Amino acid sequence: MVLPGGAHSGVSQLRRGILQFCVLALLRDGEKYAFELVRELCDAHDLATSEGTIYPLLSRLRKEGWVSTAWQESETGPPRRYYTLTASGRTALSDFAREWGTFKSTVDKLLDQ
Amino acid sequence: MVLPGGAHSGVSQLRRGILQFCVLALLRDGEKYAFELVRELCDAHDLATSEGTIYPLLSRLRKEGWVSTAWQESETGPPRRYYTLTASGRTALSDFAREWGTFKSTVDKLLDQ
DNA sequence: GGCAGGTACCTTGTAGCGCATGGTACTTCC
DNA sequence: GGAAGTACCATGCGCTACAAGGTACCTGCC
Repeated sequence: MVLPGGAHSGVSQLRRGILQFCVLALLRDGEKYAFELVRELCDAHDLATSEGTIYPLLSRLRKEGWVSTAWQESETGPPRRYYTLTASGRTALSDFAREWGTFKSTVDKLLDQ
Repeated sequence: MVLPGGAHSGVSQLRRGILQFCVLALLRDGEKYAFELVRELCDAHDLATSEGTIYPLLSRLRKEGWVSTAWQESETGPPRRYYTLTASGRTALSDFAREWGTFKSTVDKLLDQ
């Protein structure tokens, strides 16, 4: 999938450390598989992402114990690995939401004044 | 200078691509030198930074042409290299402020809902 | 049958940036 | 003259987003 913005544009750097929590947020409402997550992140403009980003990211989330996975057959293609938010993943998400809030206001204060 | 949070904590990743524009923002009101910038960023909580971060960062800003520099003698210590925001630096800063606004609202939409 | 295209998974290598660490040099104070 | 503070800088590492490429399954078309 070809994306606008280039490899290491400014926006790309912004995603660092945030993208994983956006994925966790998308998983709050139920299990999803990787391809589906890529599409949803592309729909949410400014978060357009490729598979090369998502798969390693999901692998890290699994290692952290923030998601659990289960294979399911698909009627329209190859089998899918579905990701589900765990309890500790939910905690990590709400912890990050707090951090994000304070960080955001710090940056806003600097930029806006 | 020893900082809390560790080398590669979550907050550290958040700063990526943002820190340089916070520095530009600090330079809006007049020239400053590196050590001064470190102190001001430390005062602004959540942006505590060390010299090992600032000096390469300022070097990049200079290469981009976003800041210009001039040496000035100090009466209380070694000479200081003062950094001044250029016209293109000012443009880059306001461009980023727009990007930051849309990015912020995108993330907020995902996290808050 | 065979081939193109879509779906879905994954790996490998690269690059950038923040950070830890360490080094140099000047000044002040004890 | 030694310690502490100020001020500069360089080197090496680790994390993460991305590009590029690879495998396998299914459908539809010729």
